[in-house]
Amino acid sequence: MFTSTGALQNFVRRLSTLSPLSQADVAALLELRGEAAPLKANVEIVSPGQRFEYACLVVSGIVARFVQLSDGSRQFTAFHLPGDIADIHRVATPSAGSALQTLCTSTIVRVPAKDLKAVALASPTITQAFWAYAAVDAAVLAQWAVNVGRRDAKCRMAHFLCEIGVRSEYCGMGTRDEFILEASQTQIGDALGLTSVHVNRTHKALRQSSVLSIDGRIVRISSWPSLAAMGDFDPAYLQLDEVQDEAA
Amino acid sequence: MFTSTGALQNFVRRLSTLSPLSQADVAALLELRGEAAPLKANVEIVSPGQRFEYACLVVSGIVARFVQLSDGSRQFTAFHLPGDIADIHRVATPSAGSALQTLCTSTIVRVPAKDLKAVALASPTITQAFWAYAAVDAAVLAQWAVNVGRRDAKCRMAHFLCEIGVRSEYCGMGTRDEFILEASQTQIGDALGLTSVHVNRTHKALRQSSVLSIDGRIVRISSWPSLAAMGDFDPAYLQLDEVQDEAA
DNA sequence: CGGAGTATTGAGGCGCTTCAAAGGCGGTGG
DNA sequence: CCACCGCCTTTGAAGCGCCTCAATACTCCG
Repeated sequence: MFTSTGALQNFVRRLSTLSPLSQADVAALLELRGEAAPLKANVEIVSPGQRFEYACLVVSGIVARFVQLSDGSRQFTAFHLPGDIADIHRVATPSAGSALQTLCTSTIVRVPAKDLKAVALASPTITQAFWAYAAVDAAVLAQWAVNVGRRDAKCRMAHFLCEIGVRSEYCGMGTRDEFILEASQTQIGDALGLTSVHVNRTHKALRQSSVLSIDGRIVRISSWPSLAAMGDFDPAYLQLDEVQDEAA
Repeated sequence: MFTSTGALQNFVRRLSTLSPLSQADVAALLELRGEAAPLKANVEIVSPGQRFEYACLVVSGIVARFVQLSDGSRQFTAFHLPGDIADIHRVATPSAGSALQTLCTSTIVRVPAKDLKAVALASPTITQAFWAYAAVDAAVLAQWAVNVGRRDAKCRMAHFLCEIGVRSEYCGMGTRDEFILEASQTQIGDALGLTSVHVNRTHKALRQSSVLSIDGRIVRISSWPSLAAMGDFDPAYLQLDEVQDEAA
């Protein structure tokens, strides 16, 4: 979908909507380079405890953050779409409590940690923008916790699909009611705290209440209002609302 | 337990273990002042959507972050103990997606947002320390999500009690195996994604497997290793380990 | 002394899990 | 090119963990 520079531009545009950046800031950020890497599905990019040498800019596909439990089960704590940097928080605290993996065939750019630190160090406004970006990430995580803690499977799935829809639309990969979700039912289950079997049944139930149809990896939401109501979804926490036009 | 200056000192000490601070930084941070407020239990301190005018420094008691769902149920996403600033992330993004309330009789200090912003703006190292602090908060939240998503009630409770124990010990309010948890079973349930009834039964089960005893609000853990194993608890994510001496 | 919030316990039901099996689809190698 | 293999989806059956409803007792506080 994106070239690696396209993903970087998207990332910088996102930053600038969260926190004011000077032209020099933007220029410095767009200077960032890294090694592009095409990866297969289910490849571990960062392992827990690993040193912070590269940050992961998603160019295509999905990169997920997760925690693995000692019994082998895993819980995804974030899905990162193209234009996201999955582990920018490590600029502040290099410790990697959670790991990173691809969900599907993806390409990422490994941005050297020292370049990211240098660019943050050189400009307080960039540091603040990075922090704001990480803070939104944490807000999304909080919703994730609420979802898993307090909603039943149908509402959970509804909320999840709404979030992915809105975010897919934001990064230009479809619309909120028609997008591609490149994840298996097992992976979705690990995001929602459900088994793959129950994800399947939940999908079926949603199809039968005809709020959406799922054809392979393509999600078509026929009634966005119904789905949003079902999932108690309010996109405010994503902080995607275009601040007024740049022309303003 | 703390005076308000004591809580602030604790906060600053915590910051300095996460990110290097100059003596001037520390001095500037210790200059921060605010209005102390003693509050009853279950008082809402920050409502969702509220403007960011004051940050909340916990002096005594527990302040919890939560999200309220439209059906009235709530999910706590963080417990803040004395010495914590509960909403420092709002320095980066003022939007309040989640709300804040006391769990028990507590006293907080309302630190003016503009002072916090000013002190961050004046020193890049302070900004970085704030960010690091917020990042650890997010790491704790990730564990919270894992807990709720992938563990059964017993393991969930075990992990939760281990976390609170270690954090209570860190802020000087007991030891990790003997501390006070000033929260009702309903509140604990809202943290763990359980009903109060099931919290009660889980407590009973844990008492009967004699890994701990609960007497009112006092938790006594008789076998820390058992409880930690049961909850798959590794305190690394809290990042409380004293970093090596600054002399290094 | 009365009232509100909390802890405790029982009975019954539902949602999700576990176990199991079959079919579809894509990728790979002979 | 096709046969095969692994992963994914789908569906059924049975069981259990947690919830809901409900009742009682306790504690704290005014």
